[in-house]
Amino acid sequence: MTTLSEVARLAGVTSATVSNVLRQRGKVGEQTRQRVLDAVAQLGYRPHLTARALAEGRAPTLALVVSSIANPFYPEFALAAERAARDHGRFLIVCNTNDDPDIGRAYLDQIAGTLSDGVLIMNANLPMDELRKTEQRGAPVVLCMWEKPDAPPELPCIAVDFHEAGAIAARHLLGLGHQCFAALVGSKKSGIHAERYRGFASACAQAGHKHPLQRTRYINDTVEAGYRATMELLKEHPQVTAIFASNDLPALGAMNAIADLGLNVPRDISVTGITDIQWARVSRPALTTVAVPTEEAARMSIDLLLALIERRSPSPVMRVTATPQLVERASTAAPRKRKG
Amino acid sequence: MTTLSEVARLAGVTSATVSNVLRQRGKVGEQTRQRVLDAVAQLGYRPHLTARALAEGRAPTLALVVSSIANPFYPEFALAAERAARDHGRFLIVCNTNDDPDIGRAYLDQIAGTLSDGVLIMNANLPMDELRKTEQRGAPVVLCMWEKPDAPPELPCIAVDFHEAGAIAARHLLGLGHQCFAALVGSKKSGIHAERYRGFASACAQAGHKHPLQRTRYINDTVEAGYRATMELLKEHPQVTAIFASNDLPALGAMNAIADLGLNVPRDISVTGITDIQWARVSRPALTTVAVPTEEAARMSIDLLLALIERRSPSPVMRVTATPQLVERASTAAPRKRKG
DNA sequence: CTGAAAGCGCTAACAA
DNA sequence: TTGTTAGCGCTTTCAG
Repeated sequence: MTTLSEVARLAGVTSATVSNVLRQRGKVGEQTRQRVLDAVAQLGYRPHLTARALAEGRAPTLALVVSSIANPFYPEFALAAERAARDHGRFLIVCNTNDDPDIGRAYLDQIAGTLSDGVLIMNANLPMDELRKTEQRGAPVVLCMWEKPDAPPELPCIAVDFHEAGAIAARHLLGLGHQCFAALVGSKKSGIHAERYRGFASACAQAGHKHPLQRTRYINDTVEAGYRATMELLKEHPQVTAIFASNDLPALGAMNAIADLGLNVPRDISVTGITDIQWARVSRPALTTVAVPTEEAARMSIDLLLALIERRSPSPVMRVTATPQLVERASTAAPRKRKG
Repeated sequence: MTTLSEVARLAGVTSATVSNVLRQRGKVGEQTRQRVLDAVAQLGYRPHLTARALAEGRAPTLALVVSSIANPFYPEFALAAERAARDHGRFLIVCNTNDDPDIGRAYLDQIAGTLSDGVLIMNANLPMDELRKTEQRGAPVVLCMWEKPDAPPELPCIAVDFHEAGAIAARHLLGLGHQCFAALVGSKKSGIHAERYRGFASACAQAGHKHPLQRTRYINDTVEAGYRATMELLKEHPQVTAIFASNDLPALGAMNAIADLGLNVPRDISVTGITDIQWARVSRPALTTVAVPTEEAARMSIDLLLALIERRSPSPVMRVTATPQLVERASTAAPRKRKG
């Protein structure tokens, strides 16, 4: 590793001057500047980011805490976030908690403020006061996908109107003429997907339909869980003509279950998801879903986090992304008359 | 941020002692140890990882360079790698190059050796000499998925026998009675998937079949490219009964194309992939593929990288993972007689 | 416009 | 067993 002072020696100046040249501080004569630049090139000098961070009192990394980067939604988010971070000269450390609060806590304790300047939290199953604690210790925190614009948390966040997303799905199904729904809600009743279901239910109610409470299943956010729940649901309620899933993974599972039951999507049963992950486009039939502005949310999250770090923004802020949009593909159609 | 010396002051000792206590160096009296520990707890002290890194002359982070974390294969790898890194007290910075060598180079120049102690390279389209350069600058590099155990590169690597993977797919198809193949090879002729195709072709040759060269397409590693290539291929060569794809994504695209042509997988045409990504299990029909030991490769990559960093291993080493395994699902079956 | 010097928070000899 | 003292490589006042 060539160091600043080696460059300085070669250029016949002091390291402070080299530093000034490199940081474009101006206040350096053109000739010295050139000499320094030559020395830098000749030695192949690269600034030592760790040393710089210590001296500046700020780290060049940001942490992204997710439950599992292997969940198909996160990579798209992470890609955009990393891109945005890089555009601002920052690097991204990914932290998988596997939904274990202890792991999340350990990550925060270790790196927040000591290795990373700030933290992005993506549904990582961490208690709010834990987050507030790390914020108070000086490392800004932003919640990347807050689901309820109506009830902002006491932490900075990027909110997506998932209530509306649910409602959009419902209105789409209603518009097609469906009347008998089943709902698959990812994660437990009070959990992160509850708002999507509420949006769905209230749009149904508005259209004069009673809530399909007895045809609702609270399940894990996986293909398998969607599959199993659909199997049960359709056995108990064969009159169902449309399935609302609060996320794409269970929706995909539902489609597989329906196929295995010898039924056809969308002829016999329509299925909708929320998010629009990559698989949604690839599956057969392609999944009709409500797309969430993932990239925008990622960029906004990074922007907000940086603003917080640089104290350009007051701490409790919420920024809302564009509204989710229906992506109509092949898994939904008008219900067909069936023997009842 | 509470610092070491604040803790020291409260405990009535010097910061060196606190450091010793925290690093379990022994050589500290039991009472002082307790006093120090109390002070640490009382102040909520957390070591400043950046400062520690600078003092120790080693960084706690490792860099994972991939072309895009959004490619469905990488997240599974990244998850396992991050897990392994964490088990060794290391953090993982993900770097997406978007297959742009300039971005990759920029990453290496910036963080290798200055922020990260070592680098994991995952098909990132970086020239070998670039990598050798960063290695020579003192930051070990490991290639995470070298495709040819026969021809080790001059850099440390974890090799997977993709030649055999291709052969396994071929033998499976051959065993089913197929004779007329088409092949979809991800990336250009000389590219990363060439070895898989060679394995496939040589297994065919061994079974007395001539290479299906005129029925081979070199395409991008995407669902869409697989779809388009299959459409063309089947129009030109309707007699094909099986498609070998060098990766799962094109295989999935092939299945969709076949369906859109009004044909059935596997009744009319069988399809095989390589890797066994998550989608392979979810697609309908579920994809028969040759599973690659992703987690093992990730763990081995981390282990090797750490060994290199700690100079426990000579630099040009290659370690080979377990052999890929056939995962027989629903996309392959015996060919059926068709009018010729 | 350039240099000298202090210090970021921690570790690691070496002394005491 | 504990303290003293140098740094790690860089940035940043503050003088010159």
